[in-house]
Amino acid sequence: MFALVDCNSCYASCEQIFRPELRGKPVVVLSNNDGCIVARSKEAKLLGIDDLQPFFKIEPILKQHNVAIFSSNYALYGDISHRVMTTLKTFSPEVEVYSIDEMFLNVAGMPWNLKEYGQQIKQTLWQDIRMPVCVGVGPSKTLSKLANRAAKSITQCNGVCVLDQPHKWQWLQKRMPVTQVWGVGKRLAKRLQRFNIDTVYDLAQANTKVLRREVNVNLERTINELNGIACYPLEEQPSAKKQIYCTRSFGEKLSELSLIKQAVAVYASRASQKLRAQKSVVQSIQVFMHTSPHQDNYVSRSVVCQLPYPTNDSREIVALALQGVAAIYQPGNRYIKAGVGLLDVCDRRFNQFDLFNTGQSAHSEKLMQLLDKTNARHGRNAVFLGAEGVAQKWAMRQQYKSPAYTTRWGDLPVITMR
DNA sequence: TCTGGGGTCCTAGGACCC
DNA sequence: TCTGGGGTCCTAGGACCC
Repeated sequence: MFALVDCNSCYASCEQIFRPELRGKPVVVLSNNDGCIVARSKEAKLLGIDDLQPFFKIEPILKQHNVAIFSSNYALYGDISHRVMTTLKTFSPEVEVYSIDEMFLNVAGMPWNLKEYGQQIKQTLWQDIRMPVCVGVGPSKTLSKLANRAAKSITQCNGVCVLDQPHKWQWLQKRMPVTQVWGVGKRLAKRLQRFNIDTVYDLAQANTKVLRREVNVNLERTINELNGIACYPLEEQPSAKKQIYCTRSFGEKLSELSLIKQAVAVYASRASQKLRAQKSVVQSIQVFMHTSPHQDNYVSRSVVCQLPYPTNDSREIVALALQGVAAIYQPGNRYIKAGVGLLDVCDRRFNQFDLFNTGQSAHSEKLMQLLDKTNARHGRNAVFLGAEGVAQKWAMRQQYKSPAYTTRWGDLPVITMR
């Protein structure tokens, strides 16, 4: 049996931890660059504010209803997430951190009543961290995801839903549209309509062989999972990424090559850092940039560049990314976004040398280790490449950012005793 | 003044080569 | 009735997730 624990309106709840006066009030959190709504408290949802709406379009409505607005504060959310995950690990020896606000727990063979166990998890996280969560339990990951949705939307569940019998999950499946299934998006749902599949139940009862042939093997697995047959195992160790991207919108539109280069240097550097964190090397990278797709004369270009040998050295990756930028840059355009992708990522241990290239030097390996160690100890940007620039005029907008309450000495909350 | 996220993986289609 | 290949690389864009 799997339990999926999912934080309710995660980012909004994080903000409410240090602003308790905002509990029970409408709160929204914006994406990077204050672009879209990415988290809404229950009260904000009730005002009819949709997920991923552009902020500037609904700003007047938010102000009118006195909604508390926050820019994304990932230092805070990352730290709170870490606390939640640490607490959850005490509830099961086998867990998978699925996203910043979700964790799968293996609860097979637990001697306790699973409904009560779920309530205990929920209460502990509220008492220790003030994070509200919902718990879904089922014999497969897909069913535990479905159970979690029920726990969130059906009041009688009181935040915990256990699907341990076929009649229970079938009852739910008949009442849910197929888009509620993990891995089925808008597009696939439309394709499934051709097979007369509208509800989750229709999909669960569909012919696996036909859909495997018509769609793919993952859909066959999903169907089995919906019938209580686990096909996706718990992944305690996250598998290494095959591609690593770092992309950002700029705070303002950029035309000047030197500024775009600075931004791309930062993205390439950050991607390299992620690459080293998973102990991999890369031999080809992609650089892209584009203007606003919401305006006329949309321009988007990308290029793939090869490194001479597999490496994880920020200096080489950044230098190549900058060549890429120069190759696709066209003067006169006002770019809104750029990004760097590391494409053929592979394990450092399988790094192959050839006759003419000795590969990354031991000196370079050592320097990168030192760089990562220093930044881990003294903050992410304690040491960085000169190409990344200091002024960062293109940095994203974050007009409504809360303090880094838990990760910066100067931002520690102060409690006043009366 | 002007505003529209980010990450990963996959696929379609075209260019080019043999 | 009508029939002309297959592989690789590159780029753009889509699908799905959070």
